[in-house]
Amino acid sequence: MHIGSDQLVAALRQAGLRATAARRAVCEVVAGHHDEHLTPAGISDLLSSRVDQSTVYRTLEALESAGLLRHTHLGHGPAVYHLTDEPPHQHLVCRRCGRTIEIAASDVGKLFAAITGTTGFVPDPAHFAVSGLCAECTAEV
Amino acid sequence: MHIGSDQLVAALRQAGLRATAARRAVCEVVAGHHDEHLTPAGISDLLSSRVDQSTVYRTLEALESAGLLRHTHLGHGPAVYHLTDEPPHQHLVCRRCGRTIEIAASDVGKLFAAITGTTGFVPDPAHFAVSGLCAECTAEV
DNA sequence: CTCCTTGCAAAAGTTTTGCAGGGGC
DNA sequence: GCCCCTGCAAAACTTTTGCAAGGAG
Repeated sequence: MHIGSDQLVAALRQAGLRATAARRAVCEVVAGHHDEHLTPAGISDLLSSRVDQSTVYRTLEALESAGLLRHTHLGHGPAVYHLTDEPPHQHLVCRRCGRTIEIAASDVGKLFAAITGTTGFVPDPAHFAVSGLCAECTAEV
Repeated sequence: MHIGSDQLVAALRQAGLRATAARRAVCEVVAGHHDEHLTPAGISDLLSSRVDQSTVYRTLEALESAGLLRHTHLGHGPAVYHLTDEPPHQHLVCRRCGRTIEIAASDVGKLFAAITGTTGFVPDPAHFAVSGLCAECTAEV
């Protein structure tokens, strides 16, 4: 089973943050939608209690700096958040149909290790997606 | 020498687009700053004649769909444009200092070819940058 | 009781759109 | 002369910020 919202709240406390109603509610939503990529607006919609948008943003920021969440840019739209207990993965987004494919970070690890060897740059595979054309759209063009 | 603005204007015509003053001016700016990553706002600033921002955006869109320009997302800020006669490259952006490093697309080609082999997904290295930590910032942390 | 958090409102930053007039071909 | 293109204005969309009131510890 995945990490639960109670563990998230505990981690919040451990990070020196207060366990407020808003933060608890956000923790519940992200823990309850573990496998999805949620936008701040999407999280707002899923909240049972109304929480101001700025609070959602600030809460996500707090949870991210506490190391519980991270965000990824899949494209031109809003960023998406997911729990850090998911295995690291690289997102592939089709520029035509918008479909998102995830591949394990290990599948790109060697390539990125080579980049680090050459340039000293240490890539973070999760932060930005890779744009391209998925198999279906490639076939259709 | 790189492609000149007159060649861009000619390509515009060939694409069935009208060679207006605004488009000519944008062509001149991008041709004259060939090695830079220009944002729409940056292009506006460099224009000798005043052109409305919406026209700049529409012009960039037109030039892009004509295949003369392409845009890249380096991070959270505005997109950057450059001419398509530049060799394809992958941008590496440091999340700490913002420095941008370019590496030849061929350096990531093998990795991406492997992705295509496994998933059928054809990556477009240029569209999104890869986030990470540059050598200097890695050393400082 | 302290001060971290919240809601509200407004703004910032980037990009898009509707519309009527003007200019390219 | 046709209709593509432009400027203007406004809005859409995502995210950030200032401020005073409220709640956690």
